[in-house]
Amino acid sequence: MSDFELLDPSGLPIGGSFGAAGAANAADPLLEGLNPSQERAVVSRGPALLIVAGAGSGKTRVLTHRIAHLIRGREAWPSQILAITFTNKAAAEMRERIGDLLGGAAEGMWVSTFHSACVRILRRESERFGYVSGFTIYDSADSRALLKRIIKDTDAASYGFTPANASSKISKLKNELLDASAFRTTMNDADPRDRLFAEIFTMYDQELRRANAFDFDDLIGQTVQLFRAHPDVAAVYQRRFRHILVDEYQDTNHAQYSLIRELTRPTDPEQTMRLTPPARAAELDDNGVIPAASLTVVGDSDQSIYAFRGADIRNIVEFERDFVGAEVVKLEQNYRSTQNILSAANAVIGNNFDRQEKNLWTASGDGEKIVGFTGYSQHDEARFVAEEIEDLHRQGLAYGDVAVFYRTNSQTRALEELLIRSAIPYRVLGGTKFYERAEVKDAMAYLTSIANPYDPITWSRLLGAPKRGIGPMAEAHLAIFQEAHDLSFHEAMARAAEVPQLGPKLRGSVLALADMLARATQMAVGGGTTDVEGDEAQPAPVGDVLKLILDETEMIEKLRAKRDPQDDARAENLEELLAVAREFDVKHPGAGLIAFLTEVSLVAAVDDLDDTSGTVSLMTMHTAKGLEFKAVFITGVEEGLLPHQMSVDETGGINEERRLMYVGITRARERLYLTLASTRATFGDISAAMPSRFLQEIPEGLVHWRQSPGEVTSRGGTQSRALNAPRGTGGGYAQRPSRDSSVAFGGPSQGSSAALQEPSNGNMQSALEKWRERKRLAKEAQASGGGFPNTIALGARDNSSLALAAGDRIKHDQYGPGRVTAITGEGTKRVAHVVFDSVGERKLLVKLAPIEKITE
DNA sequence: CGCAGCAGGGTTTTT
DNA sequence: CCCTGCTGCG
Repeated sequence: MSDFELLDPSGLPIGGSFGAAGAANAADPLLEGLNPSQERAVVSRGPALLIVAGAGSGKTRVLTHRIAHLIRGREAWPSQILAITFTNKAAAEMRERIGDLLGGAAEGMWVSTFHSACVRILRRESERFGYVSGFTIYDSADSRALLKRIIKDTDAASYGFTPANASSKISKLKNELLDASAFRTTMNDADPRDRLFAEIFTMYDQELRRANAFDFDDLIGQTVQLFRAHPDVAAVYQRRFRHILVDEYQDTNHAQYSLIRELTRPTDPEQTMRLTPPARAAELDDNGVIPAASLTVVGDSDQSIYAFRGADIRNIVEFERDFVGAEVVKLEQNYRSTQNILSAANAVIGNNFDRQEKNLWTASGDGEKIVGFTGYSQHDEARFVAEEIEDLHRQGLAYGDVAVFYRTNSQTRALEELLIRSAIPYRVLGGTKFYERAEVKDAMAYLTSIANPYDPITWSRLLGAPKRGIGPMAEAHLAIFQEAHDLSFHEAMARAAEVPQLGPKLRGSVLALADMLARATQMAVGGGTTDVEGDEAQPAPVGDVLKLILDETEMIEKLRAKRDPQDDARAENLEELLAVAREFDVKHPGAGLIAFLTEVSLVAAVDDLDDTSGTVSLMTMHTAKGLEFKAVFITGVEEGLLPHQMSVDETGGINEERRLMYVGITRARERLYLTLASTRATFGDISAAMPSRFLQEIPEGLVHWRQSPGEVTSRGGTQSRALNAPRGTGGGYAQRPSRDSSVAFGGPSQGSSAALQEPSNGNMQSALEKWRERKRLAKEAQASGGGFPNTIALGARDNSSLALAAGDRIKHDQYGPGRVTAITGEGTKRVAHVVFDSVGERKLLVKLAPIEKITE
């Protein structure tokens, strides 16, 4: 809230003064080193600006310089800037960089995510619409917990509703700014499922309100509603934010778009007169209102990968139509990747027909070829990744410069296993996040409940953790009492003696818990009403409050007392949580509990990416957006995975997957690896995997296959990988001066005349030949309506009829001889467990494995 | 009420 | 395979 005070009423600059920015002199440090497009994007002034920023084109630089330029030129106070980024980490970086550019004069800027900005507004204005400032933010697990209760109460499960599908449906609607009553007007009244869903939706929102809680989508949607329902509030923010900048605009959804629209309206004439402090003449335009804020958006429709979350690509495609007078600046020079990487990216994305043409180029030379590798299994693939990372490391590349990407979080398992075995330091971003772990949520529930003692989900959680004999029955009696007397849950517990259904033992537990919560609450708010007069107490540090809770509940001790080693890890997580809280106290002294809870609720996966950690980073390609690494491994480049099976039926699904692939490729600066496996275990059983169609879209000359799909699925060669060890001088990272322009901007692979440059043995040639043959067959099969080539037909090997039993000796093309220890599964999914003389145990899909029976 | 043991079901991506 | 939820027993 201090930001408002920083808005100096006496020195307010004139909004929308279009100074002679174009005449900036060349020595301007803010423009130095920028290319003409970048410079234009920095100095352009007008109502709206769209910066079409291809991958790696320096958009962050442009954004930060643009903001610094505005501030330094006294066109805006820092407090008049609202910059929206995709993650908190990006926000922190941007703030820091602007601070550096300006020498620290960036106080008062709002640089944050949509969600953080909205929470800030909602906390400040919550009383307006019946919420309390300490409202809880429900994460998706909380939402589902609430929905679970509702679905149970309405018996909706028999109509096929689950917490997960109801939650996603509600989320979709909220992203479109539709509430339950809006749904009612559009639904099919004759459909009982629709009517029931409307009921669930209504109850869900009612319960949220009663709990003084918002879900993720509400944060945006309710802020929009707030502005629409309260023009006086809207006017305050419209007046304040004179320059609004939005990064990753291609991934905004309708609610976010609407928020931007509300913020970039001229103030309502009626409200303009009521502003405090009153608007000065310089702020007003000829119509007597404060003119619309200037809007800058940055994005790349080729990197739109969040349609599933409601992102609407039209927001960026139709920007010029939407915001009249908009200028468009295209940034097409890439400063990140080598030409080979860029050519691959361009070739892939070129297959999306419905895009605006863009022509990314670089001046940095071809660089190394892309390396391809096909493993026999995901295990084999992971082993390649681990070995290759070790090679790169030996060549002098830091672990922190390496990232491994995958489509689904479940793919981490095999990768982690091999990285651990190879003693490669790594960290996994995203996945089951720290704050989603049960024990962390348990501890957090106490803090959340202190901030919002009306929240039933949180309260219910803390009752049961740790176990203290208070079960569902006791909970229900207390909840009924709470509701009947219109109390908070904490007050209800303090009066447990008035609940006759509770026995003496239970009553004791409840009262003890209530007492502990009361003391913790007292600490958190800073003394409260019973405080000694004149001695104003400060709110205790969050860490102290958490310490009290952990001590009194003995959560850590109880975990330590168990024998399960998993519980040791859980205890450590709680200690970690305490450390996080202490760190927060140091970083934000006196900020208080609610600030801590807000921060925790809104952390994103990359927010805890520590660039200095010196570890390999594992993450999904979604999480990778906006990041870059010297060496990138994209794993699991298979049909069914990338593109994901779930997306192939969805309209536009494949195109979105292709954009995802594009995002992945363009993260790489110097080295790119594309890996896949010919078999993949999903759920326990193993099935055959086909190379992704995206691989076929990359011109062949760009990729050096260490082991091609053909070699693995047909009886190809087993060339020693040692023979193909990275060439070149020992330095490893020297870029080759040669440029092979024939592959630059190559379209889809067919017709590419680029000859294989690798010293290939005939083996490799024929393997590639075979793969090409299979590609053609696959294409034909697809064209003839045969569906997608994700079965193992098409001339691959077929061992289905190979009779194998435990005890048999076999020979594998790569692993050599080994002994079968067991056969599991049936038919095409028959799996041989084999102990090889060379590499130990492997599981092989009999149908596909390059094996034959041998006799000793 | 709490725990252990079992059956069944689920596969995308996330602020 | 893994996590969840349910059941049945102490």
